[in-house]
Parts: sequence; C-alpha cells; structure tokens
Amino acid sequence: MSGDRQKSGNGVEKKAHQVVTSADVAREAGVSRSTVSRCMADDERISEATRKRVQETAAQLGYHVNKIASSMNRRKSDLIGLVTSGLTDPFRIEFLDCLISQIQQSGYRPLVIDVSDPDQMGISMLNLLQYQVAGVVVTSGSPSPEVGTHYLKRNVPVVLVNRAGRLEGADVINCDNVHGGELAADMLLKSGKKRLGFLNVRGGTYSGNVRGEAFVSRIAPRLADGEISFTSLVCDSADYDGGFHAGLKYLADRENAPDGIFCAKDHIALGLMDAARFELGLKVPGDLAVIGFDDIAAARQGAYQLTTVRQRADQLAEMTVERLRRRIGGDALGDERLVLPVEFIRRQTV
Amino acid sequence: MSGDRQKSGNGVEKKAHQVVTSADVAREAGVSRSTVSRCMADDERISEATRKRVQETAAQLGYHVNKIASSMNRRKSDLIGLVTSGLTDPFRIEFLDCLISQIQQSGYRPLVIDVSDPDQMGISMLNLLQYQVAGVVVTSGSPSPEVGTHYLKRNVPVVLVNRAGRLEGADVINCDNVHGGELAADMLLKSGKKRLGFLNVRGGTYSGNVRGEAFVSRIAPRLADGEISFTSLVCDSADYDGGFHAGLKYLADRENAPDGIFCAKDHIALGLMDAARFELGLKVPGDLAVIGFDDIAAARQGAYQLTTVRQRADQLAEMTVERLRRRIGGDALGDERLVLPVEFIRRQTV
DNA sequence: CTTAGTTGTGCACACGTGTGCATTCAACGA
DNA sequence: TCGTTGAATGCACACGTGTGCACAACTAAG
Repeated sequence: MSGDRQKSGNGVEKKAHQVVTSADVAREAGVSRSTVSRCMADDERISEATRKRVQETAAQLGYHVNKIASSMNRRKSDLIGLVTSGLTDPFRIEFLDCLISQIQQSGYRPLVIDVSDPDQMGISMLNLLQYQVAGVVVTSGSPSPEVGTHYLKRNVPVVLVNRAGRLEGADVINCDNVHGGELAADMLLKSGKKRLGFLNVRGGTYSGNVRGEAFVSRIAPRLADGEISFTSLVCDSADYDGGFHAGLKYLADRENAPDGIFCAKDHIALGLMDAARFELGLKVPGDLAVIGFDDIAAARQGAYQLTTVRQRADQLAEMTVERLRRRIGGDALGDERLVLPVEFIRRQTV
Repeated sequence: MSGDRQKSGNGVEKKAHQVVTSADVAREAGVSRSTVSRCMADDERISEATRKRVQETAAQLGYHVNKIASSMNRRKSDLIGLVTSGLTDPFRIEFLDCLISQIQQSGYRPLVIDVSDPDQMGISMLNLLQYQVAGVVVTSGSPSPEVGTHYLKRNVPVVLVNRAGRLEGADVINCDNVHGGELAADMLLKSGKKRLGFLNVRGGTYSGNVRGEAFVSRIAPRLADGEISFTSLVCDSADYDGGFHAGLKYLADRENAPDGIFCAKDHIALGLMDAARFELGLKVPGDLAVIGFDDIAAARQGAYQLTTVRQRADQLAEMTVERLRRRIGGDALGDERLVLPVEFIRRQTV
C-alpha cells in the first residue's frame, strides 16, 4: 500500500491510488499544466477556444482543483474561522446561520471551532492559523493581545462580534446596546410602571452590562425624584431556565416585586414570563411588564409576543463579512468599532 | 510585495513575509527538518533529549505545524465536512452542537457547508472533496449515487444521519422512528382520546413519514373496530409557524376536530399548542392531547411541558463520530444501517 | 522584408511537510 | 580488534498547485 508505483507503457509514472490531477487534464487536452491552471481560474489571457476545450476535458475526467494544494501554494486558504462556544444561545445561532450562508456566498468556507473552555481560547485561535485561514470571526470569548499580534503578523483579519475587547488589528462590531437600553427605559417609564428592574446573568456579560447601564442612566432622573424604584436582578444562567428561576425568586412577593423588568436578552425574558404566568399566576403585561433584547424567533411566537429591542442578525453578518472581505482584499483599514442600529419592537408584554 | 527575497548573511535565502517554518526550528535546534517533523508528531524513534529540546525551540520560535502542507503531503486533511441546511430546526441544532464538540474532541475540525438549495447538493459535496476531507456527515438532503461513487473511489467515509437514502459505501444512522410512532400511538389510545390525528409537513419528510406510518399501523385494529377515528393533518412548514397555522385550521371546529394529535416533531407541536391554547381557548390536555417527537430543549420548558418521544442528540453524535473514526482508521466495514433507541417522555400534554 | 507589438502558452520554481531508506554511531559479544 | 546489532538521525523525494518570466506565433505598420 505504501509507495506503490507502476510504470505504464508510455513511460509515465503513475500512483495507483491517485485521483485525477491537473497534469492528467493537461495531457488529455494536449496543453501544459499551467494552461489548465489558468483555465480553471478563468484567467483572461487564455483564448476562448482552449479554455472551453480544457474545461470540457476537465469535466469529462472529473477533475476538481485540489484546494489544499492551491492553498499551500498561495499561502492562504479560503477558509474562515468561526470561533464560538456551543449552539445554545438563540441569537448567536441566528447570527451564525446568516454568517455561514453569507460566507459561503462570498466563496469562502466556514471552519467552526468551539471554545466552551475559555482557557482554550488562546491555543484554539492559534490552531486556526495552522489552517492558513483567510480570516476569523469571534463570537465568543475574548482573544488575548498576544493572539492578536500573531494574527497581525500574519496579516489575517479578525472581527469581534458583540464582544468587549479592543484587539489590535481587529475590527469590533456591536449592536447599539446603549440606545437599546434607553429605548427599553423610555418604554417602561411611559407604561406607568413604578418598580423597575434589570435582569442579567450573574457576573454579567459585556453586552448585557452596557444595556443595563444605559437603562439605569436613562431612568436616573425619575429615580432621583423618588417617583420610581429600581432593583438589579440576577439569574444564574443566561438562558430560559435562568430567567425562569429568577422569576420564581423575585416575583413571589407580589406586593413589592418589580412590575416592569428589562431583560438582558430575550431568552431570559421568555423564562421569566413563563414563571410569572404559569407558576405565579401573574398577568403579563397587567401585573408585570417585560422587555427583552435581540428579537429572536421565539419572541415573535404566539405564546410570548415579547416586546423587545431588535438587532438584526442578517445585517450583523453582512457587516462582518463585508469587513472581512475588504481586509482580505488588501484594504489597509485602521481598527474600527462599528455599531449596528437597533429597533424597538412593540408587542404584547408591556 | 511580490517575490521579495533577501539574502541573509549566512547565505540562506529567506522570504520577507514568511512565518516560522520547520526549517527554522531545525536550524535553531541544530537538527534536520525530518527530526523536527518527527518530534512534532511524537514519533517513538526520537530520543527523549532531542525531542524535548526541539519542542522547546519550536515553542520559543512560535512554530506551529502548517496543517495545509501536512494535509497536502498525506493527501488527507483532518477536516470533516458537515452538510446541513441552515440552523433553523431545533433538534438539528442540538445534534450539530454535540457533533461539533465531539468531532473537535477527536482531533478533527468541522467544515460546515450549507445546502439550502437541494439542487446544489451534488456539487457541494464534490466541492467538499476538494478540501481532502477525512469524512463527511450529511444531516440534510440526499446525496446522489454518483456522488457516492466519487467518495467510494477516494475512500472517504460518509455518514447519513436521519436521512432516507441508502448510499453505496455510506453508513446510515436513524433513530427508532417506528418504535417512537408506536409509543405515541399507545399513549394516545390509553388516554382515551377518540379522534386521533398525525400532523406532518406537506409532502412529508422521511423521518416524519415513518413515524406516521408506524403510528397508523399501531392504531389500525382499534380503527377497524370503529372505536376511534383518524385524520391525516398537514402543515405548510415544518416549524413553529407551520404548527400554529395548522392548529388554527384544524381545531376551529371544536366538535369534530381531533382531540389527540401526534406531531412529526416537537417544533410543530409547540406551534400547535399555542394556537390551541391562546387563539382557540382549548385546554391541553383536557380538550386536546399533544405528543411530539425529538424532545428538544423547549419541550421541557414550563410553557409547554410537552409529552414526547426522545431521541438523544448526544448519542446520535457519538454513534456518528465513532463510525467515522473507525472507517477513517481503515476498518473495512460493510454499509450499515444503525438505529438509535428512543424513549417515551411523559409530561403534561396528554 | 524588417521591426515592433500583441496574444497565447510552456518552463521551472516555490510552497512546507511526511516518510522510506541510507547512514552514523555507540555498545557489546566473541 | 572485529563484526554485529540496535538506536538515532539525515537525505532526498513526493504531494498538486500558482505564477513570473521567457518564448513562439502572428499581426500590423513602415
């Protein structure tokens, strides 16, 4: 099996297990291997006649360019690294969905890498470089500056999406968390609710914290007047169950519990709503107003009809890919912080 | 920028933009490039001393094996193709989540490819071969026999998960759809419901059809006795909205509408439930019993507490990866159809 | 017919790695 | 001392492609 060669009659060496290569096409079409390469790449300088002939022979022989060999020669692949941590967060899933299809549409391929263990972040991103990726999108965790310099040195663009960090040589794209928090505050104030709250996961995430701070800043004047009260609420996990248990905990005391809650993200809000409605018998929005963030698909469902702040996953993906493409194309851009506008979506929960 | 070379003092040629390569490590450590290669691969024949020394120099110089070059040499990469179509189906997402982490844990990397357009299935899978993938998992669409022969010829294993086809040279893994359908039938019969129904997407999917047929077979005797009735229900999309609209359509006539519905998948069941409860004011399970299939995360949520048939995504992923690994390892296995056992999960909807 | 310009194609090198085979060297028994 | 053995390492080739440069053929102008 190893090193098995065989001489064919015409003196050309062949490997037994070998699949069809550009040399085969060249021989068959009666041209040089260079010409084949140029034909497959639709090079301008090749005459229409030969191009057509070569491409036909290629199809006939079932030849496909070996992208690995190509990547090796060009020292850059058409892979784009996607750094994420599990497929549990609904909004991230929607974003990844858009991202994957747009990456593919741009002629690249997504190479997914899971960094559930934050300690592995560093080596994972370095591993990605082994594949000569053309670029990387980070949707989870924060790469260290050291990793950044490696990428900078190799001139491989990095885009951080909805992340905190400011990485040298990398673009950072966030949705307008501040404005979103303010919109939520305005709405709750206008609704006449008096005991407001902001629900976020323990320890907080970057995005969540910014949203919460903007919310508090906005209600600060009315807070100072003593017209309303505010409580900071915490759940143990940033998902449905976290929101659910937080609901049981904070809403049990119907007299003093908050009557208007802004949640750091929709998924939490859904759990909170269910706890309030089905476990505690509260009416939403009668007894409790809820506002989420993201506008995930479930928020639109009949069971919830959640009022929320929408960030559009498709636009976020579009900005990301556009940014990557320009940098890959060679545009020398300075590090930039881009902000995606958000939109208030009024439904039934306030 | 192109072809920029420079001679260094010692007469060794260097490229200006070049990153550190195994030759650099070799020179620095005073050994040959072969030795470096063997050290990085933890080859047995290398002495402990040199191995350690080389690995330290490598770390110091920031050397990482170029996987592209490696793949080129070995004519096989450590990439595993994941053929899917968008991240909208909750169970598929859970499966992919498990699959990705297990693939990674086995030392491989997932290369995702989206085939939302079924016509592109063929060329997409051939494109995958360009990357010298070590194996492929298909979770959507059905590859043509022609594609199968290409993979067979290249000796690249393919695993179809929850798919219909029987592809030459490929393993097929399904959950036990038949038993699942029977379990659902048994439960609805036992509940005393009389007007049963099976809800599936228009045209049907392979898995859904099998579930439905098993369901009908099981209730056939009682149907013959005239004790119960059965209706085949159809929705326009295999998701929440599809179930929701089907609910509005089929449950409006409270007298004659089905009072026990088995849904082809949980996601549809959730929409159906919401339409029944919130739009039509039906009580679940009082007026309507609902059974799903998959046991997705949302089915466990307080808002639904859906009774369902569970197929475990993690076990499915485990079987898939185990199968891939053995085939990649060289085991000559015959095409096989593997079946994952299912489990009935009784909650609140029947 | 000569010369300059244009168009199409081939030659040959480089990309960075893995590995079969040869080679070196030290240890050891006779 | 010599021959043998085993361990450790180096040499050299192959993997399949892209591309700068040279070169041939052909056209057009003088």
